[in-house]
Amino acid sequence: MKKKRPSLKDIAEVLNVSTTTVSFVLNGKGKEKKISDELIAKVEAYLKEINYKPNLVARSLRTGSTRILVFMVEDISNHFFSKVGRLIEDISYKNDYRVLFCSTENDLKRTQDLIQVFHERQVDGFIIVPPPGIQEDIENLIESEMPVILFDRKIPEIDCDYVIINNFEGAKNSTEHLIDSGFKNIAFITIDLDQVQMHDREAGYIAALKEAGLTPNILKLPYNTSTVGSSRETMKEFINNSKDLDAIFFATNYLSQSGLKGIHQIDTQLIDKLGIVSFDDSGFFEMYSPTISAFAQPVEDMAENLMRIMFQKLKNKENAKPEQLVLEGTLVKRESSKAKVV
Amino acid sequence: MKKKRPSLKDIAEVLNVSTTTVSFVLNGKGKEKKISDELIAKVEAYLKEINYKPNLVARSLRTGSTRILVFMVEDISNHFFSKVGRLIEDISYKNDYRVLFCSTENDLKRTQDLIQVFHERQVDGFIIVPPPGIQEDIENLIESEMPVILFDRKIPEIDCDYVIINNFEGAKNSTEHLIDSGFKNIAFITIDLDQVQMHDREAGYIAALKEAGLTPNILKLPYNTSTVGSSRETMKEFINNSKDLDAIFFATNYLSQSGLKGIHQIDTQLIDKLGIVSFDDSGFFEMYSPTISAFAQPVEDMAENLMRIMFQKLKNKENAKPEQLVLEGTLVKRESSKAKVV
DNA sequence: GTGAAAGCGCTAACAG
DNA sequence: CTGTTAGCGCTTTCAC
Repeated sequence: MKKKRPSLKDIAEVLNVSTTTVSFVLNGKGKEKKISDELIAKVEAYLKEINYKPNLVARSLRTGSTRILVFMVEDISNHFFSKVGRLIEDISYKNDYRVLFCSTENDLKRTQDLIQVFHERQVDGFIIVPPPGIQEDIENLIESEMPVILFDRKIPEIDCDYVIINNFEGAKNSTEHLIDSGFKNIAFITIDLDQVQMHDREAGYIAALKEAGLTPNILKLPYNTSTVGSSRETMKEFINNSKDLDAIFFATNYLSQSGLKGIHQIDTQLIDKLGIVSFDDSGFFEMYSPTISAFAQPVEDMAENLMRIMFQKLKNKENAKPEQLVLEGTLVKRESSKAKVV
Repeated sequence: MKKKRPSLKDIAEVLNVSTTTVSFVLNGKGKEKKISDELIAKVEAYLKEINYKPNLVARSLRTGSTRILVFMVEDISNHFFSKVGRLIEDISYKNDYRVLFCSTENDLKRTQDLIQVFHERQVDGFIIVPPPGIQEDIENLIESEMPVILFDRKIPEIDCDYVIINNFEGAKNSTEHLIDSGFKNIAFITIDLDQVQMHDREAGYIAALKEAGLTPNILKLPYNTSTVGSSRETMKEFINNSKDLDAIFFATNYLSQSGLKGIHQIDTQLIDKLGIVSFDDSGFFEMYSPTISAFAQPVEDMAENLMRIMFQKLKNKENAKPEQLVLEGTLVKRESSKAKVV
């Protein structure tokens, strides 16, 4: 970056041709622009020889496109998001786009900062898991004709593209599965966040219990990364105080993970007496003992649709009617939700 | 990005001043350049009014600096790497740098591609966990005066900055801890990769056993992400065939995770009979039942040193003598390595 | 105190 | 078929 890298102009001088010619060859437009085969060969040979790397910053300034997409999720180390992220990255690669990942931590300020930074850097599109309060920034982004797709959750007030799953159905199915396994006192542990997907999961849980004539038992934990420890304490208290509790349905995979740790701390044997299902799968669940049942989101499906919509928006900048996809997930039944032999 | 965002020039026109003036105000150089207070105020007011966002691509082209750093690790979803990544990101933020994360998957081709992409995009520096075979590309990078720091492992042939830990000592301590807990038949499960840090861990394990008069029992798994399942089968076979085996020391946290799953599949009770220590900590280990002991790398220490060296290199582009840091880790003793009551 | 203008490296319309 | 040239939006030197 210091030892001045050769520029197109330098190359043109050395080869005694114009920068145009070099540029065309570089971009594979030689044939199209009817540059003679030998000239093409000569230029290509030289480019290879000096291992020329075009300055993409300059190119971007000129073309207005960076071929960079941003995938902005709550926490990229979460199994669900990182899985979708990897799939998206692969599809993008094949289409010559790069993907930048980042974690919002569901924090408004941080997300606004990230959006601004990437917007200023002229990225070509955003896939965002929106934190609460981000509505206006998203609207501004769309306003400025930036391709934006919401993911995992929508913002009801904005009429834009999104890909989410049917949270209500998923939660209902999961709860019904526990009921079918014979559990009677099924608790729901969730996060106290005013977000649609959380409300839907709760509603699904309640609906299933109602239909079966059972009573809901809900614990809402405050959302705050800094108090993971204290929310585990709350969970432990809750579990201890819920007499006759025989099963728990966790609203997210990180709650399950924290909850499992709490359960283990209460009593090493407790886990074998409880029915467990988690919303969202996790690599961890397959490894745990017992293996943990989970309602898995259709990650491939989501990634494919996300990218299909994105490429479409990238092509037709004109705002087509927003695509709003609600996909279905799958309940992965593992050991933790099997009927207990009494 | 389409509805042409206002440029410096547009603003200058509207305000009837020159672009220079606007630029100076924008960059806080108003005072320094002796622009009148009222003009500064006027420009600032307008900038705020239209919520002006400078085009950073253009700025980068001009300044040659993007204020972007790249953190390139084997797998960003690995607890160790993501933890260091987060710390680095925080430090960078405070110094007005952004960090891009990416996973090499230890794949040479992929890493070369990533290095090229980011180099072309004029990032300001690299922190890299080098995959095998990348030596030449790293040399080229350094050659072109790009700040580069190796992390987690070094490349013996290159005399450059790096921050690693004492793998030999860590492995030796971990093994000794198992010996102290009374285990006699301690196996070492590792990856068959020709990398210094793996050799060192193996050597540490062997040294500890030798000193205690015990016999090494080593399983080397092929490195290949696509065969996670089959390597677990290999582990299971190995565990079944190692008669009298009473403890396992895993060379990395992902091996431990896969191994734990295998152990659980062999026999639900087996885990309680085995002593386990893992090299590298993982969030998972605290949650597992039993909790898993691990040799934890000093993540804060690493992040701080990494960034200290990076900022130093960013300032003095002239190649100072490379800093080569070997830090010490800590053994976190949990349930899995406690002496078994017989 | 402020402005004009050069130029970062690249692309692409337009000439020839 | 190939070259000339005008910017993309910004920073910064130099002049007024």
